[in-house]
This record gives sequence, C-alpha cells and structure tokens, in this order.
Amino acid sequence: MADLDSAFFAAREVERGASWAEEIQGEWKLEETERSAFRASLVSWFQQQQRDLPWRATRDPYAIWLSEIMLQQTRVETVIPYYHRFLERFPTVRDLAAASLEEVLSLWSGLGYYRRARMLHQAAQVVVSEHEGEFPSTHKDLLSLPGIGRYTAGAIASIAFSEEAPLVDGNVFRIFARLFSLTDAIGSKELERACWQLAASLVRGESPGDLNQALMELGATLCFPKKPSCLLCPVRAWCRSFAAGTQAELPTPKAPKETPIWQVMWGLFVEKGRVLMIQRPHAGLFAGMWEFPGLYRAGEEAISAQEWDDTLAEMGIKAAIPPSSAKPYKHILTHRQLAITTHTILQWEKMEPSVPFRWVELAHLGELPISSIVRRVLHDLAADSLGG
DNA sequence: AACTCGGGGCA
DNA sequence: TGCCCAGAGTT
Repeated sequence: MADLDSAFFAAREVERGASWAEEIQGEWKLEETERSAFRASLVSWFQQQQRDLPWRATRDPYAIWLSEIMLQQTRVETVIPYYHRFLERFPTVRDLAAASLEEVLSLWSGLGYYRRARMLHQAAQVVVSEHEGEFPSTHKDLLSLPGIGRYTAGAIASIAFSEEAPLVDGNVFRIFARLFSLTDAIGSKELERACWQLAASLVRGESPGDLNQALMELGATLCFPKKPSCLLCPVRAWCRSFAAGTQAELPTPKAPKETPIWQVMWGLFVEKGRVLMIQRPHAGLFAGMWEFPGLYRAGEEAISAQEWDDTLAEMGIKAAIPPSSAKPYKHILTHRQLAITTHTILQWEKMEPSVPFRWVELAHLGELPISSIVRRVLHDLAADSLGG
C-alpha cells in the first residue's frame, strides 16, 4: 500500500505541501493564494461528498443548536434518533422552554452527559425570556448561553449565520496535527492554541460554515484516528505528515488516565409489578436521574452487609430478609468503572423513604429520566418477573 | 490546569 | 480491552 501511495502521489505535490506547512508552523501565517487553494479543495470535496445528515437539511438555528449540543462528545449515529424525537416533541425553542425539566431529561435518557439536557432547557428559557424567542445570531451572544462554549458558538455562528467564526473539535485537532505535523499531545495547551489559531486563519472567506463542517467531515469520513484514507483525501497535497509518512503516528495521544473502580449496590424492591425508584441529587453523577435505593463507594472490595444496612436505614428502608439473588453488572464510564450488584427484595419491615421516590410500573417505564445502565437493569427485572 | 460528567462502537 | 467521539462547566 505504501508503494501504491507513492506511485499515486506526485512528488511535486509533496514538496508543495511541505513548504506550505513549514510556513504555517513558523509564523502561523499563510499566503492567501495557498489558503484559498486549500479552502477550495476542501470545501469542494465537502459539497460533493458530505453525508446526508438530518441537521444539514435545515437552516433553523434552533435545530442546528439542538444538534450541536447532542453531538458534544457523542457520535453522529447515536444522536440521530434523539434529534428526531426532540424536534418532533419540541418543534420550536418555545416548546422546549415550556416543557418540564423532567420531560427533557426523559427524552435525553440514554444519551449521557445529562448536564447538557439541563443547560439545553435553561438556554431555551433564556432565549424566550431575554431574546423574545429569537435565537441569538452572533458568536458573542451565543457564548453567553448555558451549555454553549467555544466550539458550539463557532458551529452555530458559522453554520446557521455564516459568521467567520472558527471551531475546533476532536476531528479538527487530529486533522491539524497531521496537516502541520504538530507533535504536541492531544489535550495540551500548545496544541489547543495552535489549532484554534489555524482554524481562525482558515475560516476567513466565503461559506465559513461549509469550511468548518468540511474539516469535521474530513475527520469523520477519511482522516480516521487509525488508518486514515489518505488516498481519498482532498487536501493531502498540503499534508506534511502524509509527505513524511508519519500520519498514522499523529496526533500524539494524551497520557491515559486511571479509571478507579466503584462499588454499587442497588435494592430492587418489587411489589405488585412495581419497583421502588428514588431520584438522585440534581448535581453530580447522573444528576436528577432516577435509580434504585442503594449506595456507591470507591474501592475494590465488595460492599458489606453492614454498609448496606446502614445506608438503607438512613433512607428509611429496612428489608425483612438479607439480600439474596445477587446479580452483577459492569458499567464503564469515562472516568470510573461501576461494579454493580443488584438484589431483588420482595419483603421489607420499614418503607418510609426519606428521599424523593416513586413506585414505577414495570410495564411502562419510558416516561422516567433514567440512565442507560438503570434501563438495562429494569429491562432484566421485567424479563425475570414476567418470565418466572 | 485538572477534574467532572455517559455511553457506545470498533479494531 | 483501549480509544475516542462535532465539549462545557467547575474548582
């Protein structure tokens, strides 16, 4: 394949790409002719090859905003069904602002990073109360909304309002690292500064939204983290790491972080086809989401019967029989691993929960804000209850 | 600057 | 299993 690459790729193009990249690395400055040629190649490719994604069929800033919030740290394929459900239920920002937080969290259920849904809801209410329902149209005003940071403001401003606002996401970090052979690690201040500066220098010109989306599209469809498809790349003539054959080694990965193990024990209190659920605090992990009475604790060793009893007693619950029918689950998060044990409990002595609680029918539990792992446990419980 | 915050898809 | 994904807010 390396031979095919070199045969396919003209030496003249390599030299041209290398000199352009050196110039960038030296002074963060490009000749406008080179910049224009790069933009033209990239945007032309994007306009011909772009994927048919739902949020590209609209010019509604509200819909574009919704898609960008959902796409934060979340893959396109995961977002698509959520995007359709949200727009169907909340066609306008006023509909979203008028909804309850619980309903918004319920529709967000399973998508993760639930603070996004809270801030989405808050931002919708700000748009209605302070902007008369008209979505802010400038990068500066967008930044002031909850949940809209540097990237999302750039995305909405450029895509929905054609503002020359730069944007850098995970794709763009990777592309610039390869294009300019930037060896600083992902997550480093040096790489971040360099990439935002490069993005700002490139977004000048016509169709800034297409330029920004083209960069991300390139990362998503060709410039993969592993095994990039350089033969199909519209801008490989400018790619310094392709010329050097080092594209597979970039970007430099960040040092892996530890993911400590947490023990979780949940009691599935079942009565008449219903299960007892409690609501988590409105901040922190799974904020405001519903789950089961129990406890979380850091560490490798299993939760003891004493810890279990004490925790349940504080909640105002006392089981009549010790936990039995233990069922283990493993749930991996970005920054911790949950070793979960569930116990189905059919009898109890005391049931006066001191925290927000509900008895939820196993038959229909789609209305409740729950995490993905809680959904899985409930699904298993329903299957076990109905099956035997 | 480091940490917190989900979940899933893929080699 | 490890990596990483159209990041933002808090400390």
